[in-house]
Amino acid sequence: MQLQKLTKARGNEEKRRFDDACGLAHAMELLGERWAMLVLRELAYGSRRFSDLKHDLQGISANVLTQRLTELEARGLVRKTKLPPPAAVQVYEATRWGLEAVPVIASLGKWAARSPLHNPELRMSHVSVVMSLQTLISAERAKGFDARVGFRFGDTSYVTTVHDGALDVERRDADDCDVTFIGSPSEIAAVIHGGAPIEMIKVEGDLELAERFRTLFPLPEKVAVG
Amino acid sequence: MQLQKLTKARGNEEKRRFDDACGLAHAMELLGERWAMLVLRELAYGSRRFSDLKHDLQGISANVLTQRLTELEARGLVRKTKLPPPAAVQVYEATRWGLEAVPVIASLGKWAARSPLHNPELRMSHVSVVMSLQTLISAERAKGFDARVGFRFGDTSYVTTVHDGALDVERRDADDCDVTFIGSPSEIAAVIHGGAPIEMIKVEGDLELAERFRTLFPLPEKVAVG
DNA sequence: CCGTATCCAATAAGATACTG
DNA sequence: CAGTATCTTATTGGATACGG
Repeated sequence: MQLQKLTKARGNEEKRRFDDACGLAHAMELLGERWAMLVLRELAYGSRRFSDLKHDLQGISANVLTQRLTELEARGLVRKTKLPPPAAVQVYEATRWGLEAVPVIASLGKWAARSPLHNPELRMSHVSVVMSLQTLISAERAKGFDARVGFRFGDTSYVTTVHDGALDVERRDADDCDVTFIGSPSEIAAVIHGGAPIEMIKVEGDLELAERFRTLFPLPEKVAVG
Repeated sequence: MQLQKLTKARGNEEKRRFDDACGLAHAMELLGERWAMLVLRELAYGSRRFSDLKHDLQGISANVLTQRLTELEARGLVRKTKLPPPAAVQVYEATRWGLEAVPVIASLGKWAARSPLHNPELRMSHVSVVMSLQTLISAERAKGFDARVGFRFGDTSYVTTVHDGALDVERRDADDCDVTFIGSPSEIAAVIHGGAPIEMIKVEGDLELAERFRTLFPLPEKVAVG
């Protein structure tokens, strides 16, 4: 009771804390605000500029994005840097430690995708599509599969490398791939995860490889209602 | 623009969605509200009643707890049940699927504990102490260690079993243990994680075993500022 | 174009008192 | 004990205007 008074007296400096030494409570102080984990997700494969983030996190407003980035920076998860000239634009990137949270939040996503309430029809950012591949790849099915698979989403491309049952991701031009998927994130997700006909998207390169590639990502089973 | 209007028109039925097919976004819809993950954490080792939760989640208000439990129930993570007679009290328990999120949020806690901003001096619930042991145990250090270690926090006890480098937890009377730690959650955490003198707490049983036990849980390294 | 700052309305959270 | 009801405060999101 006195504590609450104190907190209030301190103004909005140390406002809403959990006052709990549990790591999870601290995680919520670091990443618990609305949008925070999604911002971090967007930085998983390299730095991005403000307008990219604003565009890909459809629905976030500029002021909220500014606030999340500022907080994440103050907490050591994100760094604000300038790209080297001649670009010299300002970008945000995840710190090494911030990046270490990415596999954990990806697992959270994998867990949540099993919810009966989950609607995979909604739009996705390209980062989430690529991350879903990295998260859902079946080591068993991908055993012996060795290939470089590219993705072109408008003007952003990714190169993924399947090797040793895992999938590695880089954001860069996909011009040296065995096969490249071209389409919107939702279309590509529908083809790979939803079993939609592959003709829905454009595929450049080894079409047979593309067909095999898209069997490597079994969707986790939905949970029963009870 | 039309979407926002629509959402508003629908009233408070489908208010603040991320409208993102990404699993992580859905995870935030399931567990993203303040306190939600901590409520789930409290249910990790078995059912609890409203007042237990309210007591252990120090700082939560009754109406917020009610709301979180109602939401978690509607989303399939939590179930409201009645204990069999003669107790016949109402309790909340995590569903099987809800429990599957626990290791993930525990990893999130492990990650967050490395933050320079983390303050381990604050109070902890008994669940968080026991969960920290389960999360931080070093398989390497615990190799060959086989013991049943009890914890008594006031009137709540846990029995942990170290076997094959892992730690199993049950919430029940700790009367059949090789050694039992007795104290407050913070004191026990200080002794096991903080290297505080073991005399700070009470230990019943094999004291030498207790000394070895507390070396099994190396704290993850703090991150550097940059 | 890349943000930041400010203002406003709608929600969510918190404190407290109260009921079955 | 297990919540509701009510009131106050804090946070959110959207719009818009502003600075580099």
